[in-house]
Amino acid sequence: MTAPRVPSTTMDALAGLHEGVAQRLGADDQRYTPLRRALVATLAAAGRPLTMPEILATNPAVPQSSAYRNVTALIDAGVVRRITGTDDHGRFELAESYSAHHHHLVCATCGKVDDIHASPRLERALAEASRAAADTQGYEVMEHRFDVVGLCPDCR
Amino acid sequence: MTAPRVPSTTMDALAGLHEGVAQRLGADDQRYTPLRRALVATLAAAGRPLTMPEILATNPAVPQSSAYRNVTALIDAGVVRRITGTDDHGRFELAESYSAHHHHLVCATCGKVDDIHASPRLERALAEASRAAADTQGYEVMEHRFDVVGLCPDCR
DNA sequence: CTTTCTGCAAACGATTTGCAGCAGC
DNA sequence: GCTGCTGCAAATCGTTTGCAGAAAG
Repeated sequence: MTAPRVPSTTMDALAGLHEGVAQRLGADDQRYTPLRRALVATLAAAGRPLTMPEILATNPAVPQSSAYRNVTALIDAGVVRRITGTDDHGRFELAESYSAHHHHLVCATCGKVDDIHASPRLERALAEASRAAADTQGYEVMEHRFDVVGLCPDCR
Repeated sequence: MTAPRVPSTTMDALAGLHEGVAQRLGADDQRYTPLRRALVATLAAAGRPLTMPEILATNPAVPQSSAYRNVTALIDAGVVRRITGTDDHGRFELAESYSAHHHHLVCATCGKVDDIHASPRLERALAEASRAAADTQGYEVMEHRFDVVGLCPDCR
């Protein structure tokens, strides 16, 4: 038997992703159109949060308003998440249900954002600290964010 | 001798704050005008990050554009810091040189932000994790942010 | 056929800026 | 008097929305 040229894990993961997204959208009477598929694929391939200009550069034929409208639809469906870095551009990434819990490394100069993954030990400390702080001030914890701000290799 | 009615620490801290800000501005050929003084006092009194509408509500006679222009001047001087919560409103607080290192409790519904202070132990863990992540990806650490997102007492 | 999606162009809201006069050093 | 500050009104920029036709179930 011949080994496949393309890593099967990559394609399987992408197929599974699309399937899950289609299902989630369908549950909300939303269609998984080619454009939405392209947006999800773009975000999955990037592996880091993308700005709207970056998304549009990857999909040059797509009008801005359609990109915004469909990213918003994906956000409403819980597939995509919008985050804010240091600059005024919103950044978009797959929701944690479709990726994994992680944090961000943000460049103070150019605004670029990379993903980072914390150790289970740190995650436990963050969760515990979140609960303690929230309890003190009467909040109910939903999630936490840990961002490291610094200079990226290009801006150093 | 009669004890003062107003806690002296409060007034002393405010006086020291104004003095420091005046100096920092002066070093940049900037004047510490009554409006700038009012903005700094507003932020110091709030003890949590304020939106522009909140700042304007506290200083009703001040035109929006002047408030924005002067908050920007204070940011350029390193006196004020702009942060982003969950909504689209920017939020402003005194820079850490004029307050203390702290983190934020953000309401997912109304966007309100409260300050929280982490234990020295957690801070050490955050600093260490920051360095480790930054090293791996070639960044140079400048600061870190830890936000707890949840529901505030009013929105629960 | 009904509902959702698309592209376009116009609207929106937070923030910024050009300008002319006023105020501090 | 030079330089920086003010208020106003207009501009900017990311993002959202109304509309009429195309497409999917």
